[in-house]
Amino acid sequence: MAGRQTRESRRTEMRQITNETSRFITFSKRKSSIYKKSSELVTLCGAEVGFVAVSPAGKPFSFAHPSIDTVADRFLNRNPPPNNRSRALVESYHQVQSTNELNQQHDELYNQIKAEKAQGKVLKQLTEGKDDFEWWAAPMEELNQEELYQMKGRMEDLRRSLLRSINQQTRGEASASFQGRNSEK
Amino acid sequence: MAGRQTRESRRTEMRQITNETSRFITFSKRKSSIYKKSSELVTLCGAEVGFVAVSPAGKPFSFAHPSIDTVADRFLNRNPPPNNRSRALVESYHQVQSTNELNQQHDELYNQIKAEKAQGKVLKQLTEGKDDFEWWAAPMEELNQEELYQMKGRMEDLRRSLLRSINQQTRGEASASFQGRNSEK
DNA sequence: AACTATTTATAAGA
DNA sequence: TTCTTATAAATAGTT
Repeated sequence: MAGRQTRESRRTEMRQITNETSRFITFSKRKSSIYKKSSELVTLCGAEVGFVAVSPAGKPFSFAHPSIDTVADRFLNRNPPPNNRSRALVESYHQVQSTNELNQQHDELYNQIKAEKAQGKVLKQLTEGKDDFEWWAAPMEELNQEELYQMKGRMEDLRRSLLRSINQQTRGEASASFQGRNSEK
Repeated sequence: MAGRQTRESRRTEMRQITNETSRFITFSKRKSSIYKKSSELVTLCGAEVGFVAVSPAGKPFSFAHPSIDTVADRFLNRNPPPNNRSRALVESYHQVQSTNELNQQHDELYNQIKAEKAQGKVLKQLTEGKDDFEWWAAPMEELNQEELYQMKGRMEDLRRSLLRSINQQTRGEASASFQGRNSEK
């Protein structure tokens, strides 16, 4: 009873999955795969990656490698040697060895933010923590390639500050409705 | 001459590829695959995705689906019905059918920005085009789940404005050093 | 850029 | 929901 291919070709048509349950399951599975592929891109190539997805239910998930902190650190150092960068990336990878860890670590972000939304002063803290340089208003003409990349880092820095402020708080609820939560092996 | 498996197991070790050429090639190939996977997530699940990668050479590449314009439009509509959202996403997908198109369309961004960096007033234009609501300084306590997501949209909007301003200009050089450019089948 | 031996990803099923 | 498994897709090394 196991050797029959009742399933036609298992080839998925490239259109939206009508069944809601199947759609959620597929989203969760494929999101995990993209997380994994992204982390492999980091490890194999020394690349930096960021990925964000909004589920069909409207929930945001995100993944970034190396850690946003690492990116922020490099952002502060105006002249990051390529070798240093690679090393930091490899170290970062070793912190999260399994795909499940990646999922848990980063998907927690949504619940954390959700639980934290009543806290306030998060973005306020960011703008005060930095100096008054209004990077978001700087004209492009003064941006060379290096600085262009730094601007990207600024955006990530914004997100980092959000995340850090949130982590200082107690994390409470965890009410994802279709979030596959695996136990660590 | 074709039937011998001189290559051991073709299994790739999960550590940085030492050979620079191989590393670049792998980055390009795998980046394309992640683009494709991301677009499939959009099509199959009605998800929204954004992906950014910095190559080992330090060049930024990005991919987003649906178009940032679509996200911006929904951002302006405070109450986007899920059905509408799905429809817009599917339409968006039909604009870019091949992975190669995705690559070309989005990887061009880097060169465009690079060519445009002498233009100026891009971010300036953004801040003026919007009203004076300082979304980046709004306290989190006033953000509900919907608005939290909108904040994400604001960031994407920033990038959209950048892109749009750039597109108004003539696009000149195209000097990606290791960008695999396939012809459309 | 195209090919191919294998490894991965994955849609259904159990 | 987690584990299998048949099949499709991705990919590293070549040509």
